[in-house]
Amino acid sequence: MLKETIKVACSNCNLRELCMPLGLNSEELNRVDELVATRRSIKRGTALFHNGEKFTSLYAIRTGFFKTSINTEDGRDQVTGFQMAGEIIGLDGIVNEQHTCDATALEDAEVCVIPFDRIEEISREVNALQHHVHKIMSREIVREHGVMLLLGSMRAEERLAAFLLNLVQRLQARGFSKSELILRMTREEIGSYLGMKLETVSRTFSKFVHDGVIEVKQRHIHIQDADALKRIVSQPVCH
Amino acid sequence: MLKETIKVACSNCNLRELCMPLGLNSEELNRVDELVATRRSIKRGTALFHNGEKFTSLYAIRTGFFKTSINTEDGRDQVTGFQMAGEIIGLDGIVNEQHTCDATALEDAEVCVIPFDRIEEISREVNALQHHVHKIMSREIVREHGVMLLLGSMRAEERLAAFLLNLVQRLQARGFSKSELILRMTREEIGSYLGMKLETVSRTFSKFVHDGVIEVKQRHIHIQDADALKRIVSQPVCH
DNA sequence: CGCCGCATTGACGTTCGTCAAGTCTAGTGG
DNA sequence: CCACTAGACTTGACGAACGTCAATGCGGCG
Repeated sequence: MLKETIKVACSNCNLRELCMPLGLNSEELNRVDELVATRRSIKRGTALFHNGEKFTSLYAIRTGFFKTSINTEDGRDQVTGFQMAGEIIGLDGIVNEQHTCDATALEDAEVCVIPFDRIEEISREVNALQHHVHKIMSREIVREHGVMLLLGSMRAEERLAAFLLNLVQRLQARGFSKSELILRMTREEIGSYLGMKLETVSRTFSKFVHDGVIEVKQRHIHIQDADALKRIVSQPVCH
Repeated sequence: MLKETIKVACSNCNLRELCMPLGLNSEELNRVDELVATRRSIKRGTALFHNGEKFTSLYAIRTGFFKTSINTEDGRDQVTGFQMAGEIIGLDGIVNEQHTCDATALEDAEVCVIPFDRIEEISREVNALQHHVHKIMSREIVREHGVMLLLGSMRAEERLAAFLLNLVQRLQARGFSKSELILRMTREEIGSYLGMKLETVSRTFSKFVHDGVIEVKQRHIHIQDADALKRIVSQPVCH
């Protein structure tokens, strides 16, 4: 009963425009408010879910920062993405009813737990929700195409520049500075995501600092010349 | 009128178990048969759709073989996947109502054109179809995670071995040999997909031949020792 | 204060890309 | 039927980019 004081409602959530479809009427809003079952707090360094766990729900990040990664039995480890407030994780679990990656909080976090069968039920009635779910999954597919481009055809500097620009652009969409950011992940995690070793990440940061493109103090990054970063990303391969 | 002689019906399509949900009753089957608007033939070397084109439909491959690729303005080119009979292409277009990659036939092909608004409409009524669509998109996300692992953490031999095993496994699911396959793509396209240059692809093939793992005659591949390929893929990184 | 994890930097080695030459095959046209 | 050509493929020599290994620095926390 008293638990209801932390009443969960998408309709008055300030992340609504990131998670939820726009243009719902009040009837639809009420239906959508039934989506979120509970909230869940995740301490920094702990997992929201693990590879192999049964899939039941998607998670909308309210606060905090996550990485998703796959670990193979032969000890390989690949970070497949970094997720921040307003983004949805768990889509990988739908196909086989179990998660195929780990989702780990890189800082204390809170997520909305959205049971997937409830999503399917309500999206049969609310067309905008149905389409929204499709768009979210499609967006993830497109994002991963971009990562494949990065991993398959870019050199170290290009990868790191693209990574920084992507992070800062997403942070800006959430009202943060477009020139200041704090990395929530280690050099090793960045390297895993970008397909390079932590030493190469560190060296590339140092080169950017030397070239006056960014300032680095630990995990605090100041982007001094965003245009230079953009030029680095789109450098035509010389030959 | 006469066009109707090539009546399109999923319910008696031999690829049904690949494209469509199982366990439908006859009423649902009838609904699902309304999904496919038309069929379309694509000549080898031509595109099913291009980056930037308006998205209206998904495509189920009936026969033939496709690649999807993204081309950036700075001349980069990344193959994001190879698709064969029974697989669905076009999912990338949902999010922004336009395609974000090119789909090119690598051999003469035929596809079922499935208007996406019809998918959304019918999947509101047929729960199994709704769930099936979600699974297809989730499967694509998981597949791409695998590609990220490959691109981010494997060496050339491991990549090519994983690629061959994946191809042959999918072909086997379609009733083809598990040791013989014909590559529909060039070395350059393989290289683009795997993040390596065509010369490296060629050299790696030659090494596999030298080691007695496969036989190569042009695009015809005979896998002599599938276990050796599996061992190559899962070689723990030595250090 | 000292430890520990993270980060930086240097020296060196390996892998793969680059460039170039040459081969093979399928398709074309005489 | 055969010569010719273009595109795909193979192979070698070389170099650049990045990984590996190791030493050291730095900041936070008990």
